[in-house]
Amino acid sequence: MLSFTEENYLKALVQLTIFEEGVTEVGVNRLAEYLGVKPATVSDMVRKLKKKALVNYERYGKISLTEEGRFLGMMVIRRHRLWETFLQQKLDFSWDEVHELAEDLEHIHSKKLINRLDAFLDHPEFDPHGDAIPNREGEILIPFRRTLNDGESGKRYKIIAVKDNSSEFLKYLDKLGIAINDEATIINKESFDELITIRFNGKERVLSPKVTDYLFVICASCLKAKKCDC
Amino acid sequence: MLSFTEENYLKALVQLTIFEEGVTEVGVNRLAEYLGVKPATVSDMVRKLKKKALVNYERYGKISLTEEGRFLGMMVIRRHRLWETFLQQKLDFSWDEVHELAEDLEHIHSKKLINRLDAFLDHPEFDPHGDAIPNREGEILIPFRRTLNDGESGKRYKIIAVKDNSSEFLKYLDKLGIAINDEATIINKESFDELITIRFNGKERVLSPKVTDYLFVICASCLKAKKCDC
DNA sequence: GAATTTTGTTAGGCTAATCTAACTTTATAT
DNA sequence: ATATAAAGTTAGATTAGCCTAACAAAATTC
Repeated sequence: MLSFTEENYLKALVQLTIFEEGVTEVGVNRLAEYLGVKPATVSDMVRKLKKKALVNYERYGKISLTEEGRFLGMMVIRRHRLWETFLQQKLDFSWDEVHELAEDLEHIHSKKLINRLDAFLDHPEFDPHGDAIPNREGEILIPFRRTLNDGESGKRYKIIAVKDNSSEFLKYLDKLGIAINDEATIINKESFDELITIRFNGKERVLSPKVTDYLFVICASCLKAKKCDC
Repeated sequence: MLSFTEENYLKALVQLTIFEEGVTEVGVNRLAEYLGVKPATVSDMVRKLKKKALVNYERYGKISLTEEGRFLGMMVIRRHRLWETFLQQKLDFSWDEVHELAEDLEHIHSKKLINRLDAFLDHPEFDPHGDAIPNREGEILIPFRRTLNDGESGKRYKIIAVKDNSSEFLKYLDKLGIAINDEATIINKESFDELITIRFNGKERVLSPKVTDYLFVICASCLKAKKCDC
């Protein structure tokens, strides 16, 4: 059984290597910075995780997850995101309160508990931040999100998350009438000034990169197909 | 903020001093045995808890809880019992699976979380074992349970818990048609052979002390009044 | 009331996860 | 291609919670 701390290292490695596109390994310093500990501490812990066959690592080299390490890290994230969903949907916590509580709840290791919770919530696909919830095999079948900025003209996207949690940003979205789970079609992308025009709920809005770069989306057709072609 | 371990010491002290009738203090050896650690360990930890003003203690003396210690211990028990109730009522866990999971869940320290959970469960008074759930002030207003054996003839009692979790015992109760939350009236107590006759749900049953001594009850009238006169 | 048993304490060690400080290896840049 | 900077390692210390072994105090018993 893994300790609380070991699980946090695996979770961090998933975030830094798997959820970060194009990156499959990470250095000691980066991991230390991410976890808020000193490189010396990471150096020790990585040796320990290697002995448990959870990471690939050689002295002075880069760190990456093994199959087993990836699976266990994904399970921590699955638990985290399911608890966040529970807190929001059933206990009426707001969007920005759930993360901290889930940091503790994610370390409760009962497969049965988490699968029951999943069923109780009706097998949700996204947590309150719009992040996809890994399934019980530790996989995310849904295409990874991108920013609205990276979308293609003419395509329809579902807004599933925001990159910036500040109430300032959230209030501005409110003012624009944009909410998580809305679907919007990009009707124009102007490369010179980077303004993007979208249509959603019958409204049309011109958005600056200050907004589009902070909205995570998934293309609606891929979401339906559970497979990404774009 | 208290550690996981410190909380377990306070919880154990509540069980051993407050929930054990007539006892207000406990020795180092007893506490060590209860917690499954060595007396030397308890000796150290008690000194630490004293410095935090959570227990009363003098070298070679007995241990008791201060007001603050009692309150915090009660909060751990409140969280434990609310999570047990959640697991049984919402996630369909059985009666005997919930304890172990709640051992972990009880250490999540959010007042807001636990009060929301309480509301979500509609402010339950008993956990799945029939134990009363302390309120947010750390008090149990409901009279303490007794065994059916100690009941009085003619009085009506609610069966709220069993002392013996073995599936053998539970199956026998099933066979008798007795379930937790049933109410039963004692219609005869025979002191010679210790057999007790009860009436419940229109049925009558003669029970041996092997059963009555392992059924916890609360007198129905006191339960309504939330105050015990008997 | 002295001997024995029970109860509790102290000293010294262990492990996990952290740190600092000094050092080594690898990468970068002129 | 060597000097410097960046990245990573190692040694030694700390803290919490536990242990064992030896000892001390209190309670019990004859």
